[in-house]
Amino acid sequence: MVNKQIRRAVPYWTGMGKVFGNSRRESSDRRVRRTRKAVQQALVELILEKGYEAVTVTDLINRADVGRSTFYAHFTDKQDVLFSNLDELSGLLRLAPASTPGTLFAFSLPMFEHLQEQRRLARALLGRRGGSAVMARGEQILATVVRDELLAAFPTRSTAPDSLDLMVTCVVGAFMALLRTWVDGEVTATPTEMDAAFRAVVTPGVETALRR
Amino acid sequence: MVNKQIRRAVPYWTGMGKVFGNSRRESSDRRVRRTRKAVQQALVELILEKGYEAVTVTDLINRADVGRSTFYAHFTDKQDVLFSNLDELSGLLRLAPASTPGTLFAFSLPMFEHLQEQRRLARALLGRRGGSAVMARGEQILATVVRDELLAAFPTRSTAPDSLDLMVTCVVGAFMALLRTWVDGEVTATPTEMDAAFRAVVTPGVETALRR
DNA sequence: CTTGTTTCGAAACAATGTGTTCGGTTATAA
DNA sequence: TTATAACCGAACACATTGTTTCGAAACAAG
Repeated sequence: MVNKQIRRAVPYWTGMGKVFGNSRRESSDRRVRRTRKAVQQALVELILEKGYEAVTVTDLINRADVGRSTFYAHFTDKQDVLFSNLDELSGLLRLAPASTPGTLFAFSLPMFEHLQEQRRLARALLGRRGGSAVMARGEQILATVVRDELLAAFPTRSTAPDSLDLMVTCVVGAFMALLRTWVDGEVTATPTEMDAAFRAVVTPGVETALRR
Repeated sequence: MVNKQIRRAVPYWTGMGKVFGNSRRESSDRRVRRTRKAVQQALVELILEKGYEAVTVTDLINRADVGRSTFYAHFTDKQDVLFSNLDELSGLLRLAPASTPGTLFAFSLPMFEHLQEQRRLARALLGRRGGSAVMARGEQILATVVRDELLAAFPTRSTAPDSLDLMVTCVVGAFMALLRTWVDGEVTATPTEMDAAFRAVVTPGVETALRR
């Protein structure tokens, strides 16, 4: 626990980025692939059972049936495993950038739809039992998407840039709140209804505000 | 760590509720008051320095200069201390219930205003470094407030009750997001500006939706 | 099939944190 | 003043983390 940043657990492990969305290229070695996949899957299972916070590294290596040193040869953290599981979802937020130029917030419906299919995983990673790291990262990505979308839809009509950021914060906050309660199963609604609710609350205000 | 729920650390400690908002009646013994206050204040300081998650019980008792057994005589947890610090803020959300019946979301401005005065504490408890427990509880309280307000403003015009809950979620999500980024110091704006931004985004949508 | 390399596993470790217990001390209220 | 409730501090059992070591096994290349 002394030199977490400087020293590697296993020196022979060739460098791999630790940034968030870095889709690690798959190793050519089958053993490596097996080990990594086992740990990742174990994390999902355990999150579903106990929630992210309650999962320990010891749990992981027991469930994945992997040696302790082996674990630290591949991952630095519990969180590292979590993030490695995140690439699939991060792609979702980037799709539907400006598909239908007339409509604002086009990401909303496809997002809800896809999350319904992947409900198990989504709940494990985004729900109340999923730790806040994923949600936080999701907010960041979504914020840039919304910001770009607003700037594109209302070109040089920019009010104070500060005021636009506040608007973005509002929109993202509303969407993520909807998404969270939905994924937690507190609401039984179709993706279409969720999308409608989101857009109903948010769109009028944004449009009148930006149209000045 | 074995029987956290069942056994008390110190048996002679007469029962005190552990529910969230229970404003513990002040003890008549000065030593108790001193100890409790010291620990609570230590938590705030440490949260400001390291963030809630990073604060350990050992940190707390060192900073508060309190014996380990003494700590566990008064609190069960780190979280227990956190919640005991929360009573002051919980009152805020309940004020301004329907002061000006014409305006929606009257809680907004006074909330931002008061949080500006108590900036230190607010930041410690509500910011990104404050742990999610406080925010979660705040959302709950705020949700009931908003819900009541909407029902009062648009009496029997209720759409599907489910759809109203979604709307409440949106509104609360937007407000809390604004509040969070503001308290984290990422935005330098006056309470009035914050209130305006919130209401600008949210009010039109809510009004048109409820007016059918 | 052999050989050199890479990964794996098991066990032990130091470090740190948690929650509990206990015997003795001190402050407090009555 | 005095009985007692609150305190201290040390030690405790236990859990978790991250690191190290070494021998065994899997692997790829020839």
